[in-house]
Amino acid sequence: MPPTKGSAGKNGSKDSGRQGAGNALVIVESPAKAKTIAGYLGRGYVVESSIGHIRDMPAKAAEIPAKYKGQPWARLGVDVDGNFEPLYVVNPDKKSHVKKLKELMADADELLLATDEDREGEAIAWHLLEELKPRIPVKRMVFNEITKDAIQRAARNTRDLNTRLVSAQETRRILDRLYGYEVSPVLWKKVMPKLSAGRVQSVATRLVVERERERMAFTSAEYWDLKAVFDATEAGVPEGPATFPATLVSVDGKRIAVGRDFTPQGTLRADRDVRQLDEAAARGLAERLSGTGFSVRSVERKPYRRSPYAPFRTTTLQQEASRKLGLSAKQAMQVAQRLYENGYITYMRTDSTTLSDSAVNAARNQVRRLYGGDYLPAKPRVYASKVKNAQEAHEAIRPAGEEFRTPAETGLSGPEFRLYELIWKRTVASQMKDAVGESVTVRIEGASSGGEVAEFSATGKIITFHGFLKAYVEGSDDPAADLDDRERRLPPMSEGDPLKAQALEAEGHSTRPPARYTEASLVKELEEREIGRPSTYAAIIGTIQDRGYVFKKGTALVPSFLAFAVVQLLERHFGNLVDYAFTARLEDVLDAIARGEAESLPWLRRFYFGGEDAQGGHETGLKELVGDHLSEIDPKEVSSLPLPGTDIVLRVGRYGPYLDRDGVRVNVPEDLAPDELTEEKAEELFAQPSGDRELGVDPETGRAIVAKSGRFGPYVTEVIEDPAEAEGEAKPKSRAKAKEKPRTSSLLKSMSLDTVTLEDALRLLSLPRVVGQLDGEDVTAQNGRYGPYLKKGTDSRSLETEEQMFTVTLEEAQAIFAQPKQRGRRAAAPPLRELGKDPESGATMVIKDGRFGPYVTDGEVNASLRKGDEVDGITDERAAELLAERRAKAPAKKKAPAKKAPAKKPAAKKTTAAKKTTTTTAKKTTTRKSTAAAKTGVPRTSAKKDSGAQ
DNA sequence: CAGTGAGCGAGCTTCCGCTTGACTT
Repeated sequence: MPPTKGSAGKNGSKDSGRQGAGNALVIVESPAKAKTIAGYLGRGYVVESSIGHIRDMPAKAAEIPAKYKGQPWARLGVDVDGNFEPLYVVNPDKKSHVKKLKELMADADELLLATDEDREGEAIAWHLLEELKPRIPVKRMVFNEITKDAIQRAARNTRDLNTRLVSAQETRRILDRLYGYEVSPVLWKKVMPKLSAGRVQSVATRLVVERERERMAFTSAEYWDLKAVFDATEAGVPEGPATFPATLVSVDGKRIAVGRDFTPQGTLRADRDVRQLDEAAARGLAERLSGTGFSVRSVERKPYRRSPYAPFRTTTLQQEASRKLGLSAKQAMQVAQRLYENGYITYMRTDSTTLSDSAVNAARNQVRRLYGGDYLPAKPRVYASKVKNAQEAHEAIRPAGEEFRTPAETGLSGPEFRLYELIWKRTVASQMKDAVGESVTVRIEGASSGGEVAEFSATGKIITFHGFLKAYVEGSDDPAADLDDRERRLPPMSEGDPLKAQALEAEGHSTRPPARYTEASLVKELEEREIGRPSTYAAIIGTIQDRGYVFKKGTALVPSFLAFAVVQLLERHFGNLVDYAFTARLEDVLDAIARGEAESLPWLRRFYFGGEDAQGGHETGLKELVGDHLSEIDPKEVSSLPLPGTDIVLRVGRYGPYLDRDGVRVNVPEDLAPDELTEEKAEELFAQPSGDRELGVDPETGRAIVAKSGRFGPYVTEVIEDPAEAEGEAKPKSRAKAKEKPRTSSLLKSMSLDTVTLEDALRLLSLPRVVGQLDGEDVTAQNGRYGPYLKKGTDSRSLETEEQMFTVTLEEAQAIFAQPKQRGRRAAAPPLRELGKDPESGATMVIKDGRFGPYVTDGEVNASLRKGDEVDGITDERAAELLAERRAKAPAKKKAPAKKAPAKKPAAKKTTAAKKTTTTTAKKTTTRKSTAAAKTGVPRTSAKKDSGAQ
């Protein structure tokens, strides 16, 4: 069933398909769309979907085909040493679907690529062509409207594939890959593993960080004015309210300062000729005005007219769903997806506000029926796209069908009903008449007892014809703002009318820092800056939260300190890449490529390898920035955020943010909003007890014993009085004593932080225990990183139990040391499973459990089980396959460097100079390899420039 | 960000855009 109403082709005999016996296979992007279109095309057509893109560059190592694994650029999936040719693989989750498409094609005598008519859609069509390799005629079918007529017309009027548009898409894709996969590893090295950078997410994060910086730099200013309530009865009011509120606007002709007259630093803007009232001045004036008579000085009337809002596109839908329904961007899209799939609305990922002719008719019919002809403009309204880089592959988001169902008629409920209602109202309202009314500004004057002339102002708005506002009123992000349909009535007044002040009060205000972004307002900002696409807005919000760059506090998006560090690094070292105009410039290039006025390759080369700048100098390319220039990025510096006016530095460490003052460190709660980290707050953090549990006092030393939770788990330690603090009471004694290190010890496995006792702690702190002497050396028992062990000089042996640390005797110790060192406890563990013989080595394969999870080994080669592999389910074949892959991946990992080493001086390991040497060596090797690869001309994708005529 | 002695499988993380199920809990 097609999801649209009134569309079924009962009498559509004329459409009964194509001539000839065979079928045409039509491929669109979305399954829901395929269903609809199948209904319109009828017999002779088989309509299937690609479900979006079907292939892409490999996302991770496991997706790289074996033959490319050795390539130096395989990690990127783009042959940067050659012609920036991307390596495409079918997405793992699309393999079966591509197979299905191939099977369908086998029964077809024609292929119609009916993907969306935009950059991505054109690329999907090209990828389909490349992957399906059809031997039947191929045509490109495009349409902007999903109606029976439009679809049938589109099927008859096909065109060829636009390879220039494909090239523009590919350029975009390659750039995003290079940016993401080259810059992210810089963050892993300099800040923290698993972080990410990208053209879109990094700018989104930067926006949130910059807003927070503004908030942090903000100083509030206080200003006062007067609020009056005037009584108009003396003026002989025949109708309307008798009283109305007004605000003081000037004194003796000089305007009173309001919020917008102040700078973010809390000072008056220099160019403003205004008077700032403080509390005393305001109160004094109020007093001097009490009892005085006022009169109307002027009445200014202006016509008011408001046009309806454009129909929804993705961003505006997300904003309104957030304001009115409290949905997150993701939730809004999920609900919309369900409405779309069930045929209630048109496609929800769009940047277009255009309505099809049939939709305009449907909306107008509904206006006439529900509101009457008075509300219907003579001509349909047309909404031009406000979005600059709109690709217009879809319509606006609107009720589906050629007749709209009213919300009640849908039978929907819950969020689906409410979202549909929103979309329906907005669409209908978009075809209604303007709202018309009148706005009035009244100025009121009075003289104070001190001779000052005070002027008040009151505004009113009346709507004489509500027009579209009757159907739909847009929400506002600012809860204090007046909505469009809000009326404010004033009594009718004319110049010279006497008024009495019923109340007169001084009112204090303070300027406020710019509000944080919400999901919806950030998405709006991104759209205005042409960053991101409708299909990704909700995902962007998800990504920056998942990475820990941003967290939500209510609806506000708050940047983490981590985000500050990452943005700081990017701004200082990759300034161009986080420039807000970067995407806009990219779009210009892509448009030029699509028009055939620019070429992709030179542009990518320049981006990656750099080039000559306007002054004939060298413009640094991305490769150098992440390579040779990498050492210029000081991890400590980029992760440091000095607290202004103090010697405190906030640092972002691997384990979260902490404060550092001359080496004294204290953790900062992860969810502390950066703008709340004032000097005061920092002092509080330094002063606060760190959540330690005091167990008591060591009777021998008199020191307090505390249990703490640390980086390696719970432990106990003793508190050594800081001599500096002790100075106050005791005399400055001999300070010669070097800083004494407190004894520490991890808790045993049987203990917990909550229950550990002083006795336990003292026993732990008695470690290491001297067991006795052997061979003239002390034998000690202690707890270490790998558990309890015995130590004798430089020799050591693990103990079996923690208890043995306290009980082991010298005789037992001697026996333990007599044994050879265990070759690793792991290795001693029996294999989890035993398999057959590996066909290649002939050795028995076993599955073992290692530090990194289960792995299969033949004694020589070890290969981790992949996601999806289960220990019990592994067959001999699978195990052999894993081993073979492992062998192929790293040929002679130890031999290779060993061979190269003699060529270069085997320098000391620790110095940075030595490090550089090795890097250079490695680089030379890769360069050599890649040249060889380029020469042999490894075939990648088929010659795409030839595919698709044009 | 508490400090510590072996000998061992390291390998992966990450981008943006286009689309939905198929999984598991």
